[in-house]
Amino acid sequence: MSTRKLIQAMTKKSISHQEIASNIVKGLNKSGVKSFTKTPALLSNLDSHVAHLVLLNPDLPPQSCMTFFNFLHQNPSPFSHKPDLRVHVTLISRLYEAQKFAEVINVLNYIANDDSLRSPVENIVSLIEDGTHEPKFVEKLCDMLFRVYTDGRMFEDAIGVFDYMEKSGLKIDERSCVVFLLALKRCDEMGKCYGFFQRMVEANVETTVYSMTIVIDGLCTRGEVQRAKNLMDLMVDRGIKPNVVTYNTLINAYVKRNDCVGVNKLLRSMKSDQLAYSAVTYSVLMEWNWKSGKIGEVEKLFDEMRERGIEADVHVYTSVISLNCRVGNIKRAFALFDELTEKGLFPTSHTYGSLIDGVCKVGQMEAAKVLIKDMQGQGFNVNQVIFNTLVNGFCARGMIDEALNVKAVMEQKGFETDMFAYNSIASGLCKLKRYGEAKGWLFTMMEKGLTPNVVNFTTLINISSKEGNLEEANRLFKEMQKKGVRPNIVTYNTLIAGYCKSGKMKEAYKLRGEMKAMGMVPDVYTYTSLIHGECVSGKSDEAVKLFNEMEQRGLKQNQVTYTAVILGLSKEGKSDEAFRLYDQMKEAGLTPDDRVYNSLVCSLHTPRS
DNA sequence: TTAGGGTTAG
Repeated sequence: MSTRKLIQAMTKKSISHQEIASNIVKGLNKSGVKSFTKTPALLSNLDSHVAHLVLLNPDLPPQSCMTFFNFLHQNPSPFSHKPDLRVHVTLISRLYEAQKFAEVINVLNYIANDDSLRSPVENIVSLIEDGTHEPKFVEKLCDMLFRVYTDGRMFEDAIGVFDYMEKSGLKIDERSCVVFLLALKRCDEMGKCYGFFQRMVEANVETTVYSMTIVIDGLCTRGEVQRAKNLMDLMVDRGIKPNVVTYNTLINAYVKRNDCVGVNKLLRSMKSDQLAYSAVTYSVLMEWNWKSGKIGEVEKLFDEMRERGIEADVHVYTSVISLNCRVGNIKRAFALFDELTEKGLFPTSHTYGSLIDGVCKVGQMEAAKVLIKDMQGQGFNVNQVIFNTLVNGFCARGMIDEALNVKAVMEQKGFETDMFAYNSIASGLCKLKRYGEAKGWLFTMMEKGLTPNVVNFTTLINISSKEGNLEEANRLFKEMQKKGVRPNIVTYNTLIAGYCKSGKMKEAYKLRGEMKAMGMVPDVYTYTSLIHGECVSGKSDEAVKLFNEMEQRGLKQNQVTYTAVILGLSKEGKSDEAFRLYDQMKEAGLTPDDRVYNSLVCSLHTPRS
């Protein structure tokens, strides 16, 4: 048919949809979408039904189907209707047959993101032409749609697909469920994440340890460690065994909570499951030993790991570097840094971050600058964490102006000042007894729309109690809980310290009871504050009782603890006991300061009270 | 091909 005749035929609308479609196909096969510019009349009868027939025509290759579809999307003006759902489904069928799965996903994205197209999966499936596909087509299509909704964070729609698949007896791929669980976890939707995992199990999805570990990790991150452990036990009964990753996740959670019993139980269980430690297990255990004050054990574990043939990766090196920095062993930290580069490993921004923090903590701000130069030379930009580390480094040494300079540079680089920086500035000012300014910075933070977290509240409580305003401290403590911010052990210790300093022991003990009821175990700080409080109140015998209680609980007294109790005993003329503890203090490798010596001397001519 | 460990504030 000549073009002229064709135009005549089409304008007369005397030919069928099928004929129009096949003419379009011919045009497309001859000169692609250019055929529409060459012969605009081809467009005049093109509606969704014709488009559907075009796409269904086997003479049009799948790639041309896609080109045609894209043309329809990009040039909506010539049509009265935009491509409807059936056009999309038809195209998907053609693309699927040709195994062009990435293109299928693209088309599904069009459907998912267009309010006029998005429909229950039943409707989509009902539009598939019967008998033209392999049996797995619907299953695979649902799976892809499930993933598209997941990637677009359209969780309810994704669940809709899951429901349909379960109802229709379609096999659900665990890997897609894993992606869904991860997406929920990343969006902090742990309630839904846990619920979905339960549904997976009920729907008999072939659940593996992967899915279980994702949920366990999510629960741990949200602080629901017991629930995480219960889930693990429950799944063991159902035949899903935890692996080393599951154990690492849970052990890490117990380490973070200082739960000695929990850690040891899991280590025993890991042993009876005959699971060998991985590099991650060693990292977690090193942190655990450091927290328990066993610094020597850290390097022992590091050696043991390598003796067992487990290569130390950059994460392990960063851990050991960080732990050494935290005890002020900068020399060792730098030696490890050299070792890792000699091994051909590349330091990360975290490695630099821990070293920079280490040198800041010992006041070597110049060394920090050198490290930053080096880091930049390695192609790392100074990130927010590093900026915050510097701000904190200066604040901790009372160099507020220098800290504010860093803050200005940070903002110039496009970083917003965050809660870390605000808190560092506030606590730096608090140490300088500039309480009003300290509070002012935290108020500014809130005015900027940042929601104060547990650390910010704790800092505010600390400032108030340093000012001697315990009512305000207590008010803040109540306010934070009202706002859903859960106090942690540091918050309790801060408030307890405040009460103890002003001799309000009844309130202090009440808080200790409260924190215990919340499942927190009083630590060295809690006891030291209480000991100090009893001494201030002239009850050194009570202080000694607490001191002994620490030993029973496996808590190691530090320099501050000894100083408090020795000063308290001396003040009451109990010089024998004071001297005994002084000896004990030196045996523990701690250095008594001038206040201790002076008080001991005074104790000799103070009558026993 | 999907899960775990490493840097900052009280």
